[in-house]
Amino acid sequence: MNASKHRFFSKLQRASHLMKKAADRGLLDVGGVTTAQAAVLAVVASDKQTTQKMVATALGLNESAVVAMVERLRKQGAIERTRSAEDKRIWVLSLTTEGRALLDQINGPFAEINERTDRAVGLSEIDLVATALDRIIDEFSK
Amino acid sequence: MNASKHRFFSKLQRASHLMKKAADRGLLDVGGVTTAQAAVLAVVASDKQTTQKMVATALGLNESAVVAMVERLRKQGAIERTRSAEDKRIWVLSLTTEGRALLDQINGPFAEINERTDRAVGLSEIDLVATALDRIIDEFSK
DNA sequence: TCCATATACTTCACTAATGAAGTAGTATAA
DNA sequence: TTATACTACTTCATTAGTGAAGTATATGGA
Repeated sequence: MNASKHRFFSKLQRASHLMKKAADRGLLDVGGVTTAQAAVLAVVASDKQTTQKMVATALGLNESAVVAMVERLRKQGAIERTRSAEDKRIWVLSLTTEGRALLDQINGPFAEINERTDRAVGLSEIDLVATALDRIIDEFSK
Repeated sequence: MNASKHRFFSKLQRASHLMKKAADRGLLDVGGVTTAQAAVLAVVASDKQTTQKMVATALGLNESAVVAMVERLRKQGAIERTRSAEDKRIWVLSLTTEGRALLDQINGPFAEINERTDRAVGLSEIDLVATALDRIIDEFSK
């Protein structure tokens, strides 16, 4: 039977999709930013000299996806970009004041998502699952 | 710190995204069908009288997403739809011969994905993770 | 120096999903 | 039996991703 063969894959897709849906609804109510945008903001916040390539690598995305993402965030006034002086191909990304404010606002909704996850999985097992996810990320990153 | 707060969520998104990417590449080489399309085909195959609503519920999707999905699969000649005699609002979906053939062809690529997953996570822990995912699906389905 | 190659970003056509608003058919209850 | 509510599907604008092909800018030999 087909269904059982792809069981694990399907479950992972479904769980990830449902969680994203819930998180997006929570974030929309509060800050008007999506989970995908929040992920980009977090990467830009974590480093001094973030490039689009770095965002792509950090999130496992295509570089063309990052172009679109950066454009949307720029329109919202959350990030800025300036050409690197050393290498004129590179855009250096940075958070604006509004971008930093947005990043702060997402904590509430994410706390709720975490709470629901803890309730569902159990605190004792969540680290185990996280480790398994790390191994999957490792395996499928090549 | 933000990054650590959303750790589990981010890992789940990343793992799911990378696996989908790998599976899509595998399927494309073989059958020219995507994982999303394969999921719809599997639902249609599993029941005698599948409706679009049933597909949406089974996969946790919007009904409007299913409309587009069905349209693409119809164009490819993988499924057909006929109006229900009892309820004229309803489309009854069914696999064509080509649809059934496509569904058969996906087994190879998925076997490879499963193998890589088993190698990464380990057979002993995979059931545990699957159970955790089930609980997450349960929690976030409401 | 100059040429080939690599790298960073861009554009394009396409798949896939969301949510809101709308159409049409069915069921219910006064 | 007729207004009302519910249900199944549709349409639309938007976000988010893919991969292929293209443009500049670096960079490392011959």
